Amino acid sequence: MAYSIIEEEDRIILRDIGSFEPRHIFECGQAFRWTVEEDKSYTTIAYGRVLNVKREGPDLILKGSNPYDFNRIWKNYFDLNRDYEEIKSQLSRDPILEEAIEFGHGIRILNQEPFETSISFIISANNQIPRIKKSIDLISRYYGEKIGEGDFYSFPSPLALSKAEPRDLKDLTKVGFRAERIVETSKIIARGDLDLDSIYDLSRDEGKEVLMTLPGVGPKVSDCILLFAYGKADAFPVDVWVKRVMEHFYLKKETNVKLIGSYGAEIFGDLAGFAQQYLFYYARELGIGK
DNA sequence: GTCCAGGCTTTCC
DNA sequence: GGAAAGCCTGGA
Repeated sequence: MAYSIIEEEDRIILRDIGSFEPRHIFECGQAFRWTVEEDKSYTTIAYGRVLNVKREGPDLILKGSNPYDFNRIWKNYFDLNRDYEEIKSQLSRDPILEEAIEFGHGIRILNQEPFETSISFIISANNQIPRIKKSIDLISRYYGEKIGEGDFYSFPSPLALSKAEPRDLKDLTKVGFRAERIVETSKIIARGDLDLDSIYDLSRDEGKEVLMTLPGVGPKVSDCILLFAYGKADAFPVDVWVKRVMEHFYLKKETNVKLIGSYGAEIFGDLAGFAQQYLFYYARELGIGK
């Protein structure tokens, strides 16, 4: 909150950025298009732009941005209007979360593009993170557009992806049985039968009901989209890791996914999404409950 | 209406 | 060879 903006020739410096650790943010499983560079900086393609981010001491360096883009895109993308110190102090009253937050202290929940996020989490079903990343990269290469001088491709539009043949999509991008779901969902959105922009104004429950009409989008994937694209912080996606960590620390027995979801909503309330992400990262990195 | 089993592509560990 | 940020279908 207290950061100040310094503009230089080809970069922007956010001085005293506070709670912002690139490794935690980009490797906690919420985003699949950030790649780590040799100098420990991270590069992504989003909103039709290539952006590189590096933490240097108390500062954050953004390369490939300008003040206009920063205010219009990245400020919200990085959730910089949210006070994470306050969130962490509230959640840390729970000793288990205190531990998970200490581990993933620099996590922020990104506000990503709804269409890309929807397709990404359709791909995530019964899948592994390295392979999800590979498929999304291949989809961008085959169906997106080249950006700038380097080897960078934007994620395709709904229209572009709606024109893919499921068989080709499967063969080219290794999405397996998810190919039909991806193309069908893209068609629904390209036709305008479902307006992704309208979901910003809906509650979590309302948004969930709408998103779950899309093929490949069930209870877990819809919560991921609501949390990682729309900033619905009360969403609580329950995947295998959250199931494990919740059973391990809170419930002490085999519990079905639906019950874990309602339990999380009950004890974490409006901060459930943040709690989920700290717990997920903690559990997956440490292999808790496995 | 709810709950559960089985199937699904392909890769990673 | 089992598991993987699950969803869909069909049957009880």
